[in-house]
Amino acid sequence: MPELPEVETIARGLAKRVTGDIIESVWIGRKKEPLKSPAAQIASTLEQSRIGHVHRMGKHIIFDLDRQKKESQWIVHLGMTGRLQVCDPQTEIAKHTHAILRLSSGRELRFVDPRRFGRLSVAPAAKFDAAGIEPLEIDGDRFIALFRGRKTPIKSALLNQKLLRGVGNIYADESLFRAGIRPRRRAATITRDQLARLHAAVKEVLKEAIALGGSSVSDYVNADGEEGFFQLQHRVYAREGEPCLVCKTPIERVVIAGRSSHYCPRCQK
DNA sequence: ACTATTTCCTGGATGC
DNA sequence: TGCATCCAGGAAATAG
Repeated sequence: MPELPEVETIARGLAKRVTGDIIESVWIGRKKEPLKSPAAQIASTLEQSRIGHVHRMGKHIIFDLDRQKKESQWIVHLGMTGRLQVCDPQTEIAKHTHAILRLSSGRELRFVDPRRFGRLSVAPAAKFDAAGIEPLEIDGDRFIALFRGRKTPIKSALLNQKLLRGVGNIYADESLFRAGIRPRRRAATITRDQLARLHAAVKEVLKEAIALGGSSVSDYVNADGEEGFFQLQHRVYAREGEPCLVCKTPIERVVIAGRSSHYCPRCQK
């Protein structure tokens, strides 16, 4: 389930491998769910374009493209199970492959996504702008202001991509644990000091996770097919019933906004 | 304007 | 062994 650290890791890996390459031709599958722009529009935008900067915005991967001075962007959201693989054309085509870009270097860039929650789209020039603010760039006052007056549980607010972009279920739970805040706490009832602590926790967790190449749970791998290691640092996520690493109290799991939320009932208030 | 709930999708795990 | 059922969750759609 790629969140900000996994998407950052993948984008960095892809940047190393495909920057400067030219997309010679494109195949797009017939399943409609993965396409946010019409297939013909995606194909015509990508074909004969040179791949420039590859970067992350929230949970999106952005490929800056140019073709005869005309600029555009290819935007990829990996959803739950999406993968972008760079491989030789002879490599067997994986089940659930939805797009194949043939590159001038002789390799292919393939989009594979069994669950089809991922999305592909294109935008003219540098037009794509995800909602929300980057959690690693926002300053303390703006972070605190995001939650002012919100009655929703803090966990839901952290998952809301229109506020902060890039935080998903794992990093929301891990950040709340480090900040000592229960996931069900109403955002508006959290003091400025606690929010400042949460801000620090979010940044710390995301930076540590990026440094370890993300969390490999289910089937996440980076652009080189390697697993990340941050799952070994999880303190609450998927640890229901196991002892808190700080106080030994069993970790509890509740459902908030349809998502599993894990917390220590003693360390988090 | 907010907030809460439902829906989409498949593979792996679980239960009988 | 086989078959049904449940669960994972990001974000859009829907309902309140």
